[in-house]
Amino acid sequence: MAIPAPSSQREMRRRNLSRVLHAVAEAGQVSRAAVAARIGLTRASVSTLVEELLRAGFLVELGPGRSGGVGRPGNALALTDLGPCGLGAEIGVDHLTVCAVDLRGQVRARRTDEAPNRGEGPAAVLRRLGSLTERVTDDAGAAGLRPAGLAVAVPGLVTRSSTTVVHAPNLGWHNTDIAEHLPGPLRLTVDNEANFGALAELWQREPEDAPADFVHVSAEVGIGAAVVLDGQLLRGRRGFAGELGHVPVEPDGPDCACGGSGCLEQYAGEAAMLGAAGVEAHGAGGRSAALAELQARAERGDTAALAALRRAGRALGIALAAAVNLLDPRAVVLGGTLAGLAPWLLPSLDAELRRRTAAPGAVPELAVSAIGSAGPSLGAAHSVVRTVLSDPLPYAAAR
Amino acid sequence: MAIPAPSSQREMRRRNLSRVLHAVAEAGQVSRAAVAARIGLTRASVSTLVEELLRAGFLVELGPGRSGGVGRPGNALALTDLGPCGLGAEIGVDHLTVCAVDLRGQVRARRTDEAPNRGEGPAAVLRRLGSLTERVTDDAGAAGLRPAGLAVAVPGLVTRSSTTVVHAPNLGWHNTDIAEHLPGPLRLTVDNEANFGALAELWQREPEDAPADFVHVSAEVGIGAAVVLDGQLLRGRRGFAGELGHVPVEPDGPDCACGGSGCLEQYAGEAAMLGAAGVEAHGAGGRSAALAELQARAERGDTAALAALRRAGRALGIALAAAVNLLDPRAVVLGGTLAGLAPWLLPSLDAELRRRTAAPGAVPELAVSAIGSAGPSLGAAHSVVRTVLSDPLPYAAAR
DNA sequence: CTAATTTGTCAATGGTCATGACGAATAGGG
DNA sequence: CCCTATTCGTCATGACCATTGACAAATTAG
Repeated sequence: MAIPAPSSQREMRRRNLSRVLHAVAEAGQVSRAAVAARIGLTRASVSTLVEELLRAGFLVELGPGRSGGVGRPGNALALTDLGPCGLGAEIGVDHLTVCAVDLRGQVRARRTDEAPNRGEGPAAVLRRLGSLTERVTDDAGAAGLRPAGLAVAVPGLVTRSSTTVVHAPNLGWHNTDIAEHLPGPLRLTVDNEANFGALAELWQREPEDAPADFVHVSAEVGIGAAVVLDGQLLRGRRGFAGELGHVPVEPDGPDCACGGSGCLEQYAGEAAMLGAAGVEAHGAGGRSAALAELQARAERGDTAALAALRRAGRALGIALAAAVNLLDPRAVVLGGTLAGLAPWLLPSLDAELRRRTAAPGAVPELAVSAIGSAGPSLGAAHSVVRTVLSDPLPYAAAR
Repeated sequence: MAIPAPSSQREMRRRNLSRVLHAVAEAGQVSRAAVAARIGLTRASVSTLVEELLRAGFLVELGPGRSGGVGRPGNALALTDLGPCGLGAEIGVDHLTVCAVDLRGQVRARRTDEAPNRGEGPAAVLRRLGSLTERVTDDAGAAGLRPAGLAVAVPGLVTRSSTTVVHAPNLGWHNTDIAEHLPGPLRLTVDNEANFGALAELWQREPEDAPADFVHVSAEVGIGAAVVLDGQLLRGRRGFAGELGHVPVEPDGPDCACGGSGCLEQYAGEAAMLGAAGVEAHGAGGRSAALAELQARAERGDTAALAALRRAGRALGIALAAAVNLLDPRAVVLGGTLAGLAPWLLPSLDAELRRRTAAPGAVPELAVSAIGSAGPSLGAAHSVVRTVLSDPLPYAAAR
């Protein structure tokens, strides 16, 4: 039986502070009275909560604001654009990215380091990541921001609530503890890039309406997915949830490195698509050049490319049908490199998914991510912001 | 951004009352001091909470109890076995069951009505269910119990948080609102039988350790599944999650009524298994007789039966591999009619699932449910008990 | 029998939100 | 221009609830 969260007086206060912050974050600018109506406390209570948050430097007062209707206009509150910020990093196969996002969700600093990380070994890569992080910290500092934590997105499996990368085949890392190689005072979080990418998507979609739930497919070298249900990321027992790439598509299909056969990656993985289309995978420019070439050929109407993409779309549709039947999400979002190929993938994907969805009317909306390649690092940085908003006091400026 | 639950003082009190009840429910018998240690409040606070729960008739004092160590022995508390109880009903294809479960989780009354419900129409079936419910209510009343609500398990899709059955092919019901045909003062809940069956499983497993997460496969006429993650039932956007029966197993396999092809039900569904084994499905005795015959033949070593079960197990392994790769559950539990057939299903199921699980070390434990056919009604009744324990005051005896 | 330990309760305390009233700031109408 | 209605923010007051610290009761160990 699920035991409700601890409920002392201090807890109540903490939660209410957090609720005020979240309400302001969602609305952008709101008066105290509007916050009170939003979260169900009285104006008086909200006043004292806001005062504490102003003093601690999380909120700023923008002065008497909009004069929408009759009555005294409210004093608009907003999250500060100074003070705490979240740092998000992405370790890609051929790049490092670090960005800083303020409490308002704005990207305030960002640096990238293009270099092959494959097989470089964790120590060297993380040393470079460390210095990149320092530079971004300096940039953020110049803008008046102070990092509250660092979240790192990794293309591999990460044990739930730890900083250890269990298995990252595309980097050649195994059981690597990031914290060990990345010293510093920052609170460190590590998770799969697909998970952080989905969080970025969630963060973009959310203002609209109810808690989002969707399956976010984020293909890079492998095919990952992240499942968001009721606004919560589904992690699984060990943190290994979302391995869409190894959902069986044709049980007797080609063997896969995972030990299975006919996994989705054998049809819609980068290597599989390039191979079926006849694009040289290891030409000049590496992965991104090969993918660009595939896209170009599809645009030209190249038969082999179109067939390869149709086949990949069909496989994606079958694997996603499994996910949709199991999870009943509201939407399926294509991200990562699949976003650019979506025009050619979608027809067969959609047809296959539609006819295999069992429950009547449960066919999810099919969407293509607009975030682009920055998703994981943005989502990572935002996840830090989120933890600050969920329990602000420990991050108050030292005074 | 997920907004934390409301947090007024009344809410805090409600949550703490609930936390005390849950602590007592888990421990069976505990002293106030042990409860305080368990839930992190002071002994004094727990004392006043317990006093309120005693007065409201949810707890009873058993008198000075165990003398384990030095010090004054605690005064043991336990949930009452009088007062509120939960009613759980199951509408099966060929039976109706209603049971009453007290706060301690004991089944205190139970009645079954064997009769074909297929195609009978909701009005007639629910009239019989109503009178069965009344008889069980009387039984419970004779034992000093007072129903706090009724939960109904249905073999079909139920819209999330409503009482409407969208689609129950095996009953022939479509868009049927149970509340309309089942009048009465009882608080009514309706959900899929697979979901309630999984809750029964959860309830049995839970005392042991951390919040369970598992996939519970519960085959009756169709193959349903329920996913429990972190002790929470996963319902999906519309409440249609868990349609394991229509996960694609062989994309080019036989057509399925759902519109897809090669769905799991075409291999491991009741009709498919009986057909492949050459058992006459519509002989005397109906479904259960046919299944018993299949099991008997398997026990005798009948080649066709063994092959059919091996094939079904392989298909289950493939479909469950999809679920496991997506969800990373701790365990997979076979329930419903599959439990009896498990000895012959498991070898191929296990092999297939094991080799197709991508994440290293993420192969879930494979278990067979021991609850038997009463699962859904038990889970339903328990779900009512759970809501009482989660917010007891509205269910206090009128005084 | 005494000391140590644990339990349950009591009275006092402090923190937190709710209530109701009031001044401040605005729009609309005479 | 003034008056009223309306809304906002704050203040004093009150109610509620967990916490604190102390103490009596009940048991074991010595």
